[in-house]
Amino acid sequence: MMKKPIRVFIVDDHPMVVEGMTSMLRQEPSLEVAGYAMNAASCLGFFVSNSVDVVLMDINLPDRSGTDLCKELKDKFPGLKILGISNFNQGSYVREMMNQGASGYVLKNVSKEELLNAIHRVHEGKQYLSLEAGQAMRKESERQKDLPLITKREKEVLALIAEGLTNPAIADKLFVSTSTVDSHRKSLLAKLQVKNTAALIKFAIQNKLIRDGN
Amino acid sequence: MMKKPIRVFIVDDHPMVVEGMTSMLRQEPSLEVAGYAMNAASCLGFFVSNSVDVVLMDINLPDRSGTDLCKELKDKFPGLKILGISNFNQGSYVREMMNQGASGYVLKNVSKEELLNAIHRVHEGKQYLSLEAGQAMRKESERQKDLPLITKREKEVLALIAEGLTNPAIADKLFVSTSTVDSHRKSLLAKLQVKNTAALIKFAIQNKLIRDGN
DNA sequence: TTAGATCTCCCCCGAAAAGGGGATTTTTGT
DNA sequence: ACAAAAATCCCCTTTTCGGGGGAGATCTAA
Repeated sequence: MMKKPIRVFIVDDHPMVVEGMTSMLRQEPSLEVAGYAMNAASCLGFFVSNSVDVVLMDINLPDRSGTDLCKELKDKFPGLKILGISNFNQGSYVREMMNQGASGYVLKNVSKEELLNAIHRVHEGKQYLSLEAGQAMRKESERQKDLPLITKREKEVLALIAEGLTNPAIADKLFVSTSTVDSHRKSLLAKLQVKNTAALIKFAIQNKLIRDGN
Repeated sequence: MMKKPIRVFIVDDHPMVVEGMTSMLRQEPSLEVAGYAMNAASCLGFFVSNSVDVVLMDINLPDRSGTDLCKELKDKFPGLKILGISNFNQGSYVREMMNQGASGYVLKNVSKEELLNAIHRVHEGKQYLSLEAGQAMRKESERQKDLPLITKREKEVLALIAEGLTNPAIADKLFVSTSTVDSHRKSLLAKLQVKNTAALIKFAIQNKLIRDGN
């Protein structure tokens, strides 16, 4: 007796990816592509009257974030398995996606074999992280351990320093005295082991301690 | 009488992209996919005994840069048309590719229609730049115009400031007086329109005026 | 509840940076 | 050869930073 194929749904705004995935999966008898959506809205629309086993979902949708959509789908259909797919191999994305209920994560440069493997794994209720994604996650959590030193307040002060504000100006914004700001500033220099503002800002941007606006 | 189809060759190391492109183009009778390669070496191998009309080429190949390969192919087969394809929508990539003989550039998020259009255009000897690619190129050339103000010496000083060195320390490294360094520093603040070191460094990193080591 | 961390504030002092001005010598491009 | 730009140097003053120390208030997690 023939096993029922795994029903797969694709959510990605790149035509190339949709085509590529569909084409890769079409050849495989163990699963079938039930459809695809190029944005969150039409994805939700599909699920009003359909259901599938596994969703392949890009993190970067045009209308809302993939992690949002991920959470919503998991809330509505707890049995649904979601496999995150993205170009970016950044630990933070991976982690966020997994926290929102995704069962796995692969990069867009997956081979057909890896993709099929990942889908099957996820469908079986297991977890699948592509090698690179796992590495990125581990690397990031290491980094977090290396510099958990900065406090909330210090981060605020840091951001304002980067804006070019002086201690008195910062004190004004935060409704504290100049002395306090100066204390935070000194802690920052000490904790991050730099000896002046220039090195501080460079370090902060490199380690993404401040949003750099790019 | 049937027109001869345009022969297309794909060079990209992402299975998904190869699949996606092939799948998109297969449906189109006016052209045919002659083959594909996932690295520069096998691409060159193909061209030993085959020839095509248009090559769709990724900028980021595993074994060598796409621009390199582009140049080599154009040298050997001047009639060949090359269409660059990349995730990155950065003016510098686009420009470099075009300088090496590419006839066009599209992003990986192209629609099927745009891709077909681009291939036909390029095959006709015309040039094709996707909207985003063109914009990126223009934006970059504007940026170049906006800040060619900084001189060599100023850039050196800027880099040393970012290292955390003080004026006296910089003066020492550059074998000039502290006054000179101070002058350069002041010019930097004036030219970049910032009022202190913090903002200076932030601006410099954001605008890639200094190598930020990431 | 109690220790530890955080946030707050203050002192002193010297060093560095920022803002203003001006001036000379090289380099550079035309 | 000449003007423009760059690089060098100096003066002045005020403000901001950075290094050192100490200390009470509040929050937080064991």
